[in-house]
Formats: sequence, structure tokens, C-alpha cells
Amino acid sequence: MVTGYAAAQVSDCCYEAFEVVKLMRYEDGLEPNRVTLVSLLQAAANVGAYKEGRAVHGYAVRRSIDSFDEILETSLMDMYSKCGDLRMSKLIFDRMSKRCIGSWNALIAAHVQIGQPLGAFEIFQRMLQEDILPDMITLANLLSSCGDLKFLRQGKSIHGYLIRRQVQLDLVATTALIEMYCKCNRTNQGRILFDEIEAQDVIMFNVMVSGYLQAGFPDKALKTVCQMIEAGRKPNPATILNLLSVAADLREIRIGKKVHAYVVRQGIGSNVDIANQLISMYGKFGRIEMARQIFNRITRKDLFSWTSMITSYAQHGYASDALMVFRLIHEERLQPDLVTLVSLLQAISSLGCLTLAKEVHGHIYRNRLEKEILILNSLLTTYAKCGSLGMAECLFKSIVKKSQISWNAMISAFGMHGKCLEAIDLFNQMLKEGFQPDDITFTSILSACSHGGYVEEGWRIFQSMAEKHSVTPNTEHYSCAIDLFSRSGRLEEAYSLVQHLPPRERISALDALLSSCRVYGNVEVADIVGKELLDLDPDNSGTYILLANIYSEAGKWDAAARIREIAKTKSLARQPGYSMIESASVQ
DNA sequence: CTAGGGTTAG
Repeated sequence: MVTGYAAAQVSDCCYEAFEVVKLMRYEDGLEPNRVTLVSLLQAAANVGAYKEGRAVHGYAVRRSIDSFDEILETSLMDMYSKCGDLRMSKLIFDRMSKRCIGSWNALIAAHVQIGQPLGAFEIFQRMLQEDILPDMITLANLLSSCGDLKFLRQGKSIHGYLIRRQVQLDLVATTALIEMYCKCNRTNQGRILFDEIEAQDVIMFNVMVSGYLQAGFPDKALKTVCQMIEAGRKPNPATILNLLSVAADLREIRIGKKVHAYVVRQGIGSNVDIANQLISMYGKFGRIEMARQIFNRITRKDLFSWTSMITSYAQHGYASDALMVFRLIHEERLQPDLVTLVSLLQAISSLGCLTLAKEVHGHIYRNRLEKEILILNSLLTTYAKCGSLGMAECLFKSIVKKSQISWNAMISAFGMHGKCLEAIDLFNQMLKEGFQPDDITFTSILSACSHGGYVEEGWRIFQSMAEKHSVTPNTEHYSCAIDLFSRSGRLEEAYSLVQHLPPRERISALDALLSSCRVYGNVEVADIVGKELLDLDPDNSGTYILLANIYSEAGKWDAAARIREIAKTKSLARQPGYSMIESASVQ
């Protein structure tokens, strides 16, 4: 009777389970027994309801429940570990007179939860020393934390342990191993294990597919889904989610639409998770109306739905819509989390509204998010984009545990405001404090130098990239450096860097360079640049005109005439200019 | 215990 009460509710919802137990106590005068408490602890653990979990613990102690056995104690440990209270979990473990494998697993889970994977591995060692045979739950826990933390060595050693102990690698174990290898960037190794299995199940296919997705191989992911269909496995919701990511990553809206149609045909369009993924996919394609339509039709929107919608709006210039959607969240009894706020800040950045940025700042403090580096970095950039370099700098200084991204954000904030010297100073300070600059650091700093005309400084930093910081300059870096030289008239040096660019970028760089040649009246470089540009892009009438102008301004009438002649024989007419506004109003 | 989703710096 008592047991039936709580147990039935646990799977459903934690807080309802607690309500039921309250009813049980106050209306029926029944006191919870051991089984009730275990059920409640499970419920609390499932949703991380720390307060409720502690209350149960307190109740058990007060009532001095007779049989404080290893099951109840393990449930307590489990609850504390899932709520991130490693200390309590450990305390109970140490005091236990009799332990079951679940107690060990709970302790391992506690370490994983709190972000001390090494501690988890120590417990594992201790288990082995005490001759306690880890079960698959133990190993799955360890393998999944290996994956999350990219602990390839430890993952491999567990793999080795399984082989040494001749544990039969069944579907579940192999799946856990595949996931671990994929998350450690060893998709090939994962695939080898995958292929060794005769009949993979849907879960294993899904793990392999998401491994490819996370490794940035959407094409391989898609191919694997096709293999899955050929093998006669029916896609499940997780497969659909993967496929929608594939479509977004491949930038193939056709695939996305096909999957969407399949979802509708299968009648699973009401699945919130799938709907959320559809929103984010259509959002990435800029199909905002579609995203909104799907959003509107979700009956039970969760925080992911709201955040996806806000992100879709924010990233496509619909900042005020993003803001409007954000304001509706509270009405749904949902609390925005830090990801929601980061999306919101993106919207605010594009509005450039400092007041709103400050409002979010207040919200962050009220909700105890002021230690979340992710959101602080985001807020810093928002302040800078809303015109307040001062607030950005103040925030930067107040961040106790700066990340490399904080430095990048502040450097680029200085760059945005044309404060090149400050950017360089901060860059040096960043090095002094032992942070590794990356490609983005250099993009910011080089573009600041280029806009501020600090050629020497910029060039020195460019050269230091590969030499001192082992960052290989990419296209953007070369473009910045070319810009740096060409703006200040050092056209030969600018030209010498152009060859590092891929063809498409090379054309636009040469184009800009040719314009600089005109500004500085440099016919020699214009000769070379013009020739190369006409080779690469012979049908651009602008090049002929620009080149002819350069020649005639330098008094080289013959050369100018010759160029105009070539243009004429190629019958290149100047493309008539048109205005977007005009064509819009004509429609 | 094993499948996934919204996210910061240019």
C-alpha cells in the first residue's frame, strides 16, 4: 500500500512524487517506509533536486529508519552524486559497512559529475585492488567520461582491460567503446569496432553517425545512415535528429526537407526534440518563417525550443523578434539558462542597445551566473558592440578566471573601436600571462593593425605567428597582412603575399591591390597585378577601366589606349549599376 | 550504464 504510492509516480515526475508522498502522510496518515524513500531518492536524483533529496536524507535520519542498508545508502549516494555533492556521497560511502557494486558505481558517477574524472579512475583502481569486479555500468561510466574528456589513453586501457578479462564485447559494450573512440577523435578506430559486429542495432548505427557528425564528416554520417537503411534498420527519433544535423552541416536544405517530410509522414512531428532540431536546422538555413511555424505548433515547448527560436532570429537579423520571444519565456514557467542568454546577447549586439545589455547583466547577477565564463565573454563582446568599450574593459578586468576566449574577445573589442595600441598591449599581456594565442587572436590583432595603419607592428606579429606561436597563417591572416601593406602603399610587399591565397580570394585581393596602385600611382605593381588579374578573371570590365585609368593618370597614354582596345574587342561593356531600393519598389 | 538538441572570440 505505502510502496505503491510513491513508486508509481517516480518514473513520471520528481516533484509530483513528493506531492504524492505529502498527501500520503497528511491525508492518509501513512509514514513512508524504506522503499518509499528509495523511490523518492531516485526521483530527486533524476532531476537533480538537491533540496528534496536532502530532505529525504534528513527524514531517514530523524526517523532512524531501522534498515539503513546498502540499498538505501547507495540510493542516497546516487542522489548526492547526481546533485553534484561529492563530499556527502563520499562520506556515506566511507561509512558503509557493506557495499554493493552500485555503491562503487555511485561514487564513480559522483566524481564524473563534479568534473573529477581522475578521481573516478582512482576509485576504479581501488576496486581492482580490493578484487571487486567492475560491471558494465562501471565501465560504461568510465568510458563515457573518457569520451567527454578526450581521455584516449584511459579509454584504451579500459578497452584493454575488457580484452584481458575476456569480457564478451556485446552490442552495448561495443557501442560504449565506439562512442569513446569517436569522442576522442578516433572515428576510424570506432569504425573498425563497428564493422566487427555482425548485426549492428539502431543505437550502434546512431552512435557511429553522430561520431562522424561531431568529427566534421557529415558525408560519412549520411553514408552510414544509408547503410543502416540498407541493413533493414528503421530510423528512430535519434536517427532523425542526426539526419537533420547532417542536412544542416552539408548545407543541403533538400535533405532537410526530405527528412521533415518523413517526420510528418511518420506522424512524429509532435516529438518536441525533433521539432526543436527542425527549428534549429531551418534557422541555420535562414528559413525563419518555417522555423517559427514549427515552433508555434509545439504544444509543450521546452527551453531548447525557445532557445533555438531565439538563436534563429538573432543570427538572421531579427533581433527584436528574438527579444520578443525571450520575454515570453517566463510565461511558460521556464527559466532561461546561460545558453538562452548568450543567444539573447547576440540579438542585443546587433541592435546595439546598451540599455538592454545592462539589463541582461543585471539578470546574470540575479541568477548567479556571474561566474559563467561563457556568458561573461559574450557580454563583453556585446558591450563592445553596443559602443561601450569602457564597460567591456571593466567587465574584462572583473573576470577572475579569464579564458583564452576572454582575451580574444577583449582584443577584438579594442580592434573594433580602433584602439590598435591597446589591442597590441593586451596581446602582449596575454602572452605574459601564459595564454596561447590562436588563429582568432591573430585575426583580431592583425585587422586592428591594418585599420590603424600600424604596419611594422602588424607585420612583426604576422611573422611571429608561425615562428613563435605555431599558428599557421590562414587566408584571413594573409588578407589582413596584404591589406596592411597595401593601405600604407607598400604594394610590392602586399603583392608578394597574394600568392598564398586560394584563387577566389586572390581575385578580390588583387582587385583591392589594384585600387591601391591607383591611389599611390604605382604603375610598376599595377602592371603585374593587372596582368595577373586579367588572367584570372578576364571578363571583369572594371579591371580594364581601373588599369586604363592608372596608365593614363601616369601619363602612359599608349598603355591606356591598348587596354581600352582589348576591352573593346572583348566587347566588354560596363555593367549598368542598379539600386536595390529601386528594384524593390518596382516589384 | 549505452544514442542528441540550443552556445562565447573574427
